[in-house]
Amino acid sequence: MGVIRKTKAVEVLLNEFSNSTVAISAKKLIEQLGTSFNKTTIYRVLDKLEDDGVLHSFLGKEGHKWYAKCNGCTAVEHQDLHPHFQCLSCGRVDCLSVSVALPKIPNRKIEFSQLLIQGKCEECLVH
Amino acid sequence: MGVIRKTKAVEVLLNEFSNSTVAISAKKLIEQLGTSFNKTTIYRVLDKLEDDGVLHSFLGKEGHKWYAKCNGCTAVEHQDLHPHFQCLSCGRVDCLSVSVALPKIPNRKIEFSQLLIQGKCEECLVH
DNA sequence: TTTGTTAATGCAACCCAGTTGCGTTATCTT
DNA sequence: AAGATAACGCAACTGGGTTGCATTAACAAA
Repeated sequence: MGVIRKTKAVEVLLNEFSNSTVAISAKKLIEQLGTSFNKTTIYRVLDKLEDDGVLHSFLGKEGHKWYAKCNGCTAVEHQDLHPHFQCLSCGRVDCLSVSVALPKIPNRKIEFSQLLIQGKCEECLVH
Repeated sequence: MGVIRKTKAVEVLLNEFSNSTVAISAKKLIEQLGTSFNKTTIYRVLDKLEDDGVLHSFLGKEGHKWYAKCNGCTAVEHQDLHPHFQCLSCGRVDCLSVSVALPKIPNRKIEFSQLLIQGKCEECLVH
């Protein structure tokens, strides 16, 4: 697959993730851009950007899909094994650039892992 | 809340989790017990058993709800911070009785965390 | 710069895990 | 045995996400 054509939807969506490690839920993107683009289009563009290694996705605490910009991923392999932090006060989710020490598990082969940490972000701790 | 009456649905569901750390998805429970009990009942009983500290829940890779028996939890506080392992071949999910070393995150207060590890279980590695 | 190909889009209908409202049934209390 | 009410079944609903298909627009070739 992969993104082939530089369409307006691709451009606008890429712009949403322009320069931060903040994650955005598909739901929110549809709320924000739903008047300009059909939700089907948004879902499909996100899918493709993930296939291309431009974005990575994970599930928030409600099981809804979140996306964030990749760091060093390719279309062939996703390397975003970093944990994600979801603030329970403001809802903000971002990528943590730390590696997780997975526990040793005998007799099993680990292929993927996802760690979601929840709590209060710096902003919400202060106020 | 909490489970107050010992009904047949409660009895049967508790029996499903009787003596193992294997997790079962709500979906599968409905498939198995749906002829005997309404799905609404199953969802509600699971909810209450979780409130009571008898079961704990987490989300599988598709964002669907899984339940497993608690170990040392109370109605007041859930202590099941252990990771869960989901086999990508056979679908089996179980609780890992190891503690996870969370990464140090400055300026944030950690309240919850969930770690889902995916791969191949022992059974599926052999065959 | 026009033309042809086909990827991308919009729309409507759909899927399905989980929820809600409400009238009925069954458990527990007195 | 009788009354209170928790638990249940049913049907309708919710909402994130998907699918099929006809239309539109991006790109390549001429």
